[in-house]
Amino acid sequence: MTDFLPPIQTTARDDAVLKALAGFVRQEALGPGEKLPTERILAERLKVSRNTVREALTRWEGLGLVERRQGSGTYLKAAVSPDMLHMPLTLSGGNDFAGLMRTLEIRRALEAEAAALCAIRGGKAEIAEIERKLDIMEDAFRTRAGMSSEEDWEFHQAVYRASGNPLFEQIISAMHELFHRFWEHPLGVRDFGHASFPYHRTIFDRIAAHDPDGARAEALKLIATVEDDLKRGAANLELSDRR
Amino acid sequence: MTDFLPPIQTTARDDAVLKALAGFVRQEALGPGEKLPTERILAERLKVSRNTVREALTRWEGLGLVERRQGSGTYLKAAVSPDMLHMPLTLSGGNDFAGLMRTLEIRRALEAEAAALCAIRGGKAEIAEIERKLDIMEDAFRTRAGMSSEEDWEFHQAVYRASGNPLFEQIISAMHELFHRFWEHPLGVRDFGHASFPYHRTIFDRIAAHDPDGARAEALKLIATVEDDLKRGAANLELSDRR
DNA sequence: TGCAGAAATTGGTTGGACCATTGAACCACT
DNA sequence: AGTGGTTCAATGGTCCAACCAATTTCTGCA
Repeated sequence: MTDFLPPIQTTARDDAVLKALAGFVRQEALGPGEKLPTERILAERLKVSRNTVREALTRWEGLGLVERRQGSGTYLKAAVSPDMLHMPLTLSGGNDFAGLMRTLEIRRALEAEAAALCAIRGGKAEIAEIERKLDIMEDAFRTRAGMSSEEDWEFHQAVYRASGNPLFEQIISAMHELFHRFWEHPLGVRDFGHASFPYHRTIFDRIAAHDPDGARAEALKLIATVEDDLKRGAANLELSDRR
Repeated sequence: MTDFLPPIQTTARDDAVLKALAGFVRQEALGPGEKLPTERILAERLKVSRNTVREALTRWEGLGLVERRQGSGTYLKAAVSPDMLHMPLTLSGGNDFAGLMRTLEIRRALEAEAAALCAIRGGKAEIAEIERKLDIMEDAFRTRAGMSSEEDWEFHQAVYRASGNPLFEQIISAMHELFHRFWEHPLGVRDFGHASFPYHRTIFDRIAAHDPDGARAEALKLIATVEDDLKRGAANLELSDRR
């Protein structure tokens, strides 16, 4: 039988709006951070109601593609192309300690693989960039006598980028946001991340030596120290926590 | 200096609507497939405009939490709890060969880690369940003289479940959907997955022996064979493909 | 009883209005 | 020159009331 008779579209205005807008972004070669037309202009140009435009933009906002600032405008937050795949993950129960440990297990998996890929595919330029971030991080560590989560994060991002697979950065960045939202402040550990410090250089060494298995192993060790720190912090918290 | 002054929130109506709705779903113990109140009723009860309700529902729809059917109603599509974490991923250019290989690299990372965790934490019952799926799969393989993606997938899901971390199943399931949407039919490889067959049992053996590193290694081998198959299929396709 | 058509229900769209925030231009004062 | 306050237009956020389109339910006839 004719297996493929696509259902006719009598109403899918907002979807059409998104398609048109994706085309527009492509046409104008808009990149992240740039401002796109106001809702009123879009509504007028596309011959749809402003509400419909808003529904479409709400979708994109929910997908993290776009950011709306009242009184200012709507801005592109990520590259957008007509052939995107959306993979909305909703993770239930992530705001307690167990949830954090679960996300960390995901991160361990991705971190190890990214480091390994990096050792395989990393070119001279990428490796140099990683080393630069590493130097900055070690410098900050020495001057401030403590882990700096900002520089630390920069280092890891450089590794993800050098892996040649943008998905690593996308997924871990999303998790990183969640991580911070719940755990940046309440955690009572003072020297958080202190133990993980030396492994950054060992990871880099294995990557620079193009030794994927070694890089994978070192990355696993690094995450293990973070898990330990976290467990210690949770234990500290137990002593004073109510409820 | 005061390093942390979080921006205050003056307006967040639609977000408040979602929170209220999540609470309602919890209160009424609504599960997937059940119908939730009409937009008009929600607007009236929550004392907000129907437009605001619609924006909120549009968000949930985009996240795949809810399905709207015109003339019928709005239905829950997945379990929803007030403490969910949303992690929308948009993979640009995922419908070509390179995109598929990228998702496979993510899967390799998660598959290996899940197998390792499974070897550490898997109890008797979980391991028995995995073995059951493995037997079913091997049986299907013998009778049909070829890989059955359905039974294969069941086996892997059992491993993810036994890992003790639901995130593995959630993430890989989402990717699995994408995988199928684009590659189920067009791929011309006949014996797809044939080479990966023996590794299913070796993975299981390492898990049953509670050998995390061994399980990780076997899982890596399995994905490697899939990658090879895929590359071969892509090469075949090249011969007849235009554009 | 069975079923076709009417009526009610529900999400989708429209247009118009007003509010809250932002940012730029302008101005007064130091 | 620069600091701070005011005004004002632009922009996203919310609201309302009505109508459209798809679906479900009801009703009355055969």
